[in-house]
Amino acid sequence: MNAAHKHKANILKALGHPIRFCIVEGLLAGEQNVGTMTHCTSVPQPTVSQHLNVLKAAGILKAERIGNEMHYSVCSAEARKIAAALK
Amino acid sequence: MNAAHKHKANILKALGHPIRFCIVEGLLAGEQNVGTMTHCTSVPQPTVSQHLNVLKAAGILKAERIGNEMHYSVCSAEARKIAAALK
DNA sequence: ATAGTATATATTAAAATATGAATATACGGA
DNA sequence: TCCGTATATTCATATTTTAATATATACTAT
Repeated sequence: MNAAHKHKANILKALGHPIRFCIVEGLLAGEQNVGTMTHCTSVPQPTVSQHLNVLKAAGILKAERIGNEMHYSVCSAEARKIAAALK
Repeated sequence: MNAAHKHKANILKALGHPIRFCIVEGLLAGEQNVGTMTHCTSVPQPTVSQHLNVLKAAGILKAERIGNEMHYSVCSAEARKIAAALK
């Protein structure tokens, strides 16, 4: 059980929550702002924000502010591969 | 966020722990008995057993007793794909 | 029957995570 | 500057996970 294991497990753990996995799939399909995710996941906006933070902390997402909105995107190749593997 | 999401998230969650991920990688590489896993992960045997239970409950492993030993193997195609994606 | 090896279960304490409500901040436009 | 919209943060609490220890079970060989 080395550092590589821990890194991979961290990514899996971050993705291992229904709301977060849903968010990532949505982002890979093109959605980008928090309002849309809130609808799509049907949880309150603050909850979405918290899960976005978890994903960001795990290095899976990056955020960019564009005017009033935040645009999130998946920046982890590993996360992309995992999502693809589960298609 | 539908049932499919929840199912996939469950598998990811089960794999999202360093010890469990290590166990699954080891099994995919050929190891099969608990003693070996205990060495490889360097945690006490009861801890390994508990993690094996989590993986079994998630439908990732199946167990078969052969004489004195238990032989575990990965029975989830999804888990195999995820591990392959992280190679 | 007994001893030894392999694995599982139970219990519990500590740590991590999730949930929900309330509030705060950032930005664009009137 | 003030308002409305979009998003983030804070905080308290509930729940879940994790790890450790001790103990129990299953099987083999003697």
